[in-house]
Amino acid sequence: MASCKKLLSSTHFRPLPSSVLNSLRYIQLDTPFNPKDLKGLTTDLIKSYFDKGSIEEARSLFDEMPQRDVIAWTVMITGYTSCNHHKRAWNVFSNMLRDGVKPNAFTVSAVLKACKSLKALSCGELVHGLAIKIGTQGSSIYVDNALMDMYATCCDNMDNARLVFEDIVTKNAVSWTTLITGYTHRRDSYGGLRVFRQMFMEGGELSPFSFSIAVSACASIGSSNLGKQVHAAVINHGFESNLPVMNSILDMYCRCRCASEAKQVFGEMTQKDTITWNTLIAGFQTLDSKESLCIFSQMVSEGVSPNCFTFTSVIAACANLAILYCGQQLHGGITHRGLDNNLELSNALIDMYAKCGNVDDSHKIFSGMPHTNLVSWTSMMIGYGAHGHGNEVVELFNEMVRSGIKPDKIVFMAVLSACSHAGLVDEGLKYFKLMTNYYNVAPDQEIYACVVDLLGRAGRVKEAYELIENMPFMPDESIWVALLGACKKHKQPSMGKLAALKVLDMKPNKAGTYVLLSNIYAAEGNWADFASLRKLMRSTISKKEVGRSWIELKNQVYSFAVGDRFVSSNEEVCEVLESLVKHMKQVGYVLDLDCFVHDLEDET
DNA sequence: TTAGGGTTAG
Repeated sequence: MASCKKLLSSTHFRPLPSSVLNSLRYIQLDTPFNPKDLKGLTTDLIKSYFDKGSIEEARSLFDEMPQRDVIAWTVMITGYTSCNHHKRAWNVFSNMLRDGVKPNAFTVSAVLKACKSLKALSCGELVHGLAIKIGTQGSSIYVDNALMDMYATCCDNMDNARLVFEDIVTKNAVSWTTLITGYTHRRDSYGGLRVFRQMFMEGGELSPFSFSIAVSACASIGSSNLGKQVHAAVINHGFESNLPVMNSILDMYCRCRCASEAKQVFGEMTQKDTITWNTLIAGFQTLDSKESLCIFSQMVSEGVSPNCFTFTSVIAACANLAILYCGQQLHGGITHRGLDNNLELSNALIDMYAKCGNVDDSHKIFSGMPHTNLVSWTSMMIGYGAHGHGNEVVELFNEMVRSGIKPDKIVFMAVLSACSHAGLVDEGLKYFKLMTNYYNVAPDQEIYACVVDLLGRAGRVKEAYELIENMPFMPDESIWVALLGACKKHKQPSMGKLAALKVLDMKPNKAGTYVLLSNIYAAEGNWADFASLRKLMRSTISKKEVGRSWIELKNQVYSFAVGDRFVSSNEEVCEVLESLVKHMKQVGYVLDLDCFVHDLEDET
């Protein structure tokens, strides 16, 4: 007769989870023990081991069970899926069937979760058949919802998930949420929102989960109008006090570029957590980087501890603003908190140092990373490319492929752009061919624009034009802009005229194109077209935004534009500039008058 | 013994 004492003396139970020890304290250890109770207790222990992540202990305990009932098998399946060992969960299920144990609704829903995670549609279909045979489908809402989730994840479309959903007699909140999520996860936000509306019309059970997903769907579409309607429904149904729902509303306003609404929601939120702050900081990083740094500072001063998400956003803000000193200070904070090893954060640091001009520091981060992913390599390549190190980019690409990472479109854009700027035309063309022929990455407008730029920048304007003519789709404005740039650089007025007219046809508001085209007319003495174009330009477009450059000096950012006159506070800068110009003239710099761009005001 | 949601990088 087994007793709890004997059970406790077994080597498998050291160390026992504290939760188990607590529960054992209430058991009479010296009383004879019923094997049935022992089975239940062992199953509880297996579950506790899985909760703790002690998979092997759970497994050996299960292996030694003399009799395993359906609950024990199901706990193993659930345990493995909860620890992301889905293949093992499936194997347990197969062994269970082989042992002749009949699954119940708990087993079926647990194994369907494993099928979903493995994206194993055929396994899921097999389980579906079994569920029908043993009569669990239609009698357990857990099974129905799990089936729907499996089909939504594993199928190419939502038809099967929808069929299961329609057959559920009493749909609960999870049924609705699972269906809405099925659509939104496959980027069909409108589909998800249609189900959300149907849920209202049919009087379905509302839950904060469905509101969060609906709000997130509005954000993906970028529709603040729809988002505001869902926001109103959130208030009407009393979900305004739910923190995750309000966090998703905050995110929606940021992603829909409604900065003032985001600020207002944030200000009115009575409860805030780290995610609330992170959402606002990440949102403002793209809307207004400087403001996102101010919000970060407010977060810290209010005693909220920043995490990897927070730092990734503020480091990206520093990259956008090219403020090295601030980025370095934040990097110190990251090291101090021991967040150095976070992959996404390291990727953001690579990008920040490169954009702030310190590509060597980017490489230090990159080479010190214990694990890298596609983004790490791409960030490093873009950094090197922007600094004119084309050969390093090509080397990195080859090294990345050797390490087993599959390149995507953005990597090829990085390689092509780097080759273009470094004059490695044939090398770039080789990668363009490899991209389609070997890596099965389909070239799109952006890739073609890179290749046109690659050829055009090197003076192979005719080849660039031939490439455009043979493109498998209609070239968009970016392609013609790339050709126009090449024509300007290599003085090809007739082709430049053609490219400029194409650009104006597609984007009539681009001031720079008018200026370039009118300069071409002026260069060939075609004053009639020059005058009419300038007239058209004045009536159709707004003033061209002036390009600016800036440097960071002693924790202060100095910004410059053509024609700036410096006031006395910038005397030092002025002196440096004058000496630079002097030096440039000494080494033979001559102003390129052909490229001189007439400002609108210059003509008046 | 079961299920569904919100924040990060190129």
